[in-house]
Amino acid sequence: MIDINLIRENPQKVKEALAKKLWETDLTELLKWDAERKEKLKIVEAGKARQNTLSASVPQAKKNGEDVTKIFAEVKKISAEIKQTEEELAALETKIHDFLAELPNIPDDDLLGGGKENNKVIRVIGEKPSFSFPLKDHVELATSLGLVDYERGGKIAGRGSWVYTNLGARLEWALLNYFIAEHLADGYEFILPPHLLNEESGYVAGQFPKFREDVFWLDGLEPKRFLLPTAETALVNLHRNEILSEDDLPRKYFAYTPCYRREAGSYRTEERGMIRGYQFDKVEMVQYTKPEESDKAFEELVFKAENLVKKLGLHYQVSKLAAGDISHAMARTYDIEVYIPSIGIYKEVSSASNGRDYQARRGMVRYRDKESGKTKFVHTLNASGLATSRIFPAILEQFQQEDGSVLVPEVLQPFMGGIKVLKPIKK
RNA sequence: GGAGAAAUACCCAAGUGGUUGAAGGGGUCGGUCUUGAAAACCGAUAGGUGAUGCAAGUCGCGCUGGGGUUCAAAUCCCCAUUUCUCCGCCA
Repeated sequence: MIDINLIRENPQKVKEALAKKLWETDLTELLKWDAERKEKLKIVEAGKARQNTLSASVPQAKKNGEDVTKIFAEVKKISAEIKQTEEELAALETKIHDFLAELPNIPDDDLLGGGKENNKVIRVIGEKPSFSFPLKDHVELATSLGLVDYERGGKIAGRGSWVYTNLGARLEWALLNYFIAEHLADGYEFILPPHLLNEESGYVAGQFPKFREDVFWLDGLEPKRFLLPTAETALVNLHRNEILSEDDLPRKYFAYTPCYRREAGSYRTEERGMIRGYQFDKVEMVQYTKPEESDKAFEELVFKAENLVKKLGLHYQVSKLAAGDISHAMARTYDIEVYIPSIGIYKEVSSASNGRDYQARRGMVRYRDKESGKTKFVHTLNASGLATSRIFPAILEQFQQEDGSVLVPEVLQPFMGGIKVLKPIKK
């Protein structure tokens, strides 16, 4: 939610900022409603004030034995007079709210406008691996090593699903354990949230109302719930409608959940295997900070996410996203993208974003500023740390050997009972 | 899933139609006492948000949320949500 005061003060600037996000909007209607709202509000409040004063005089009048029916009539009259204005006011407020609820976050000033094509790689770490033998892609490797069963995934669930088997399941779990161990070491609090969330949570995170159809809704439960598309949705709602104490900030959380997404339908050849599915595993970090500290927190999250990839020994790059490519609720995003040799491109494994006060406004997540005693909105930030569904293929492909085996990254070995090499299974 | 009960300020809690922004206690803050602290005692403090104003202030909304009854609602009615208890079912 954008602060309506920003729009009141400088609608043109807001309009231009949103345009960078490829969001064309006309704010003149909104400002008109807003002005009308204020007029009607004054009328209604003045009426209520008179009603209240009159009503409050009743007990005293009764005590004095005065005739009270005149007061009753008068209050009733005022009430009838403001009734219509009250209804118009409510209608305006709904319109204003609904309009604001759909607007995306304002991107940071330093971002380029436009979409993906304007993303900038800001650093590349490691070398592109080169191979002196014919490359296998991750689907072939995962199958020959007995790590993933795509056929049976299709059989028991349908397209866009797979089954981790045997050492594949262990590799997946080792990744998650490695992530968890790192976050714990950094003092983040481990959260295991519910996967089925209510409508309000989706609204606060900024997914709704605009992208209500992008998540899976469940039947048979009232009110309806949806499967979380990322643990961020749960984590940024933890302190909804709360006023935190300044000493509580920053709050640093991480959660492991599967993520459920509908996008899997949009298959492309380069997205076969587990690059894009209906469900994938992800560890997500979320921070709540004071506004002046969110830039620092953002750097920390990028560093942490990046470090996880680096320690695995994978070749990757970091991109600063253009305004139009960052998600609806976010003001700034850096992607960490790991190299997938078989398709020769870099795929996102982590998206680190600063949402500033956009989600906090929606969820009324505030803190009390010690100095002024006033409440202020927190900033919320999130970063994957990490999603396994691209790391897993990257490990298989980048660390494959001529004999068809795959080297297990050193940092994962302790979580895999010391297994150093994944070897092809005999048929 | 069935049956009941409850939801009041930072916490506990009183309050069943009329000066209730809401008793009392705890807490917090300040003070007295004390070498210091504790205890005791004294005093202060009641959230949030909107309108208006340079400000002090004034006014609106607020007792889980939404609707209703009434001249007037924390109090009565309806709906929802959450929590608790009992029964059923179950990893």
